[in-house]
Amino acid sequence: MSLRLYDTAARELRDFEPLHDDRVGLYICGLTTQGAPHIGHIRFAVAFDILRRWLATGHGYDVTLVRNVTDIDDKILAKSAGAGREWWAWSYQFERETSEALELLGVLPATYEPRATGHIPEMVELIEALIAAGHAYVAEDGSGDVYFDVKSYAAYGELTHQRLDDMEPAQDADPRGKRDPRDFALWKGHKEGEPESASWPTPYGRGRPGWHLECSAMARKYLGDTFDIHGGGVDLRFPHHENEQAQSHAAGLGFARYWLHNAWVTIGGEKMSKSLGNSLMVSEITKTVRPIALRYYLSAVNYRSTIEYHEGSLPEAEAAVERIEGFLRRALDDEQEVQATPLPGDFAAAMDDDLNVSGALAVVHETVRAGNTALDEGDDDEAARLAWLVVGMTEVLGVNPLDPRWNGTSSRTADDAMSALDALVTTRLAERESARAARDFETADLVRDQLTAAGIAVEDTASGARWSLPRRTDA
RNA sequence: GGUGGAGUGGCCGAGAGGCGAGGCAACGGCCUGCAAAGCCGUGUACACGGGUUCAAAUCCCGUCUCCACCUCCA
Repeated sequence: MSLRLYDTAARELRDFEPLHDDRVGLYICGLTTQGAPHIGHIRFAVAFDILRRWLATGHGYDVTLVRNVTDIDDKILAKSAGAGREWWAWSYQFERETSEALELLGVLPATYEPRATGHIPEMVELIEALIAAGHAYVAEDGSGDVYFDVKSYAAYGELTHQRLDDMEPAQDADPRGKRDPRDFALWKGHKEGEPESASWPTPYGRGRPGWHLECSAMARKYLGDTFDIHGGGVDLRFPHHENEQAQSHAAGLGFARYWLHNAWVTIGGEKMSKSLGNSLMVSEITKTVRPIALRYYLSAVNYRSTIEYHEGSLPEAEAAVERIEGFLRRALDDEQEVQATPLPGDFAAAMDDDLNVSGALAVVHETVRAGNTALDEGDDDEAARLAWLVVGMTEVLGVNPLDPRWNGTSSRTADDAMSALDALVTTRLAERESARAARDFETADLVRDQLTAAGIAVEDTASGARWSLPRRTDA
């Protein structure tokens, strides 16, 4: 069965056929490093991380994932100036915070993360080609700006299926030296008052990149003139991706063969914005919600569907994760060797259907239920077999509870503390067990109550009592 | 004005002509000394109005509502 993906350009599901048999080039528009990431910002990374894992695990492709960092733009300059900081320090701070957030959520590292500011020569090369081809011009007002000439390129608008005549001219655009208000900047001449460090020498004078050019230049450098998949958030379709495609095609490059766009996380029906305050910042949420649960929450819906955030969403995700986790802990011994098993056909079919994660998770939960039933019936071999299926499936989705990455701070101190705690709790549980054997349930319950009060959950199983540190509910 | 997307049970969400995906919550049962966890059961859902059909949440026509993008937003 082949993978089908919804291609925004074609407006339909298309069978995915890579340019090369065994490898896939994937370019994802990352974040502009203007501020700290909230959960809406990181959805794209989780969504495309699942695509990347499925391409690799489900289809055996060697995936090259390039995720750009646009580390210079108007807002970075404005915000850093407002804060009295250097623009590059500002940008780098949020680049680091974003990387930390992605790592926390188990997003696999990109093959490479090129920064816009490191690719000025590649951009100039592209500008030269566009000017030579008659698709770009240096502004006649002496500003040093270079614009893409939308009227010179008949296919302009093809990605988002818009006709130039139907487009509203930008109301806030600064016409300056544009021939047409809809022309967009490839290069911006250095302006009075902007830091000298935010400009680079070019044949047109000192200046800095326009917004879209970096992606065309960097995708080409690392993935080639034509590559497989370009992804990003829906809002980037226009103008960002339309302009990327226009300038790359106009320069004679094949560019992306498939366009994928992820939908928003909304709150109260509205797009989550940067002005929401801190409550939905990744760094805040993960203080009370485990990263695996946050990832599950962001993964559980097809990437093209809007996720409406509401209070209770995250605890719900946590409960679902615990159900999976509880089964795996019961069915598998800690010491067991990892067993690779083929993934269930229903799971693969769902994933191949434009990454239908909801459908794939249904298979996961059905497998968990079957596994729990096997445990109830004492069929440990069957339970273990099903558990390995669950491990394999959740690994593809990046929500495998047994993945060591979720252990968080696996520092030596923390390990030692857990081991010490285990010794103490085990002693108390032995006490409780003797009391129970003597049918002294008052003492037995007292021990359990004390442990519960200390935040330790006790469960009796056929093979004796077990303890765990459940999620915090005081959030 | 142009271009896309969406309306499914208490909630979140798949599906796409005929058997009620799955999760969360609730209720009942089993198990348990009691719990917890788990398992079993309980729902008469598809925005509205027409139509096609033996059969429509699914197809057709019309209507309503919501969201996004239209030049520096994931």
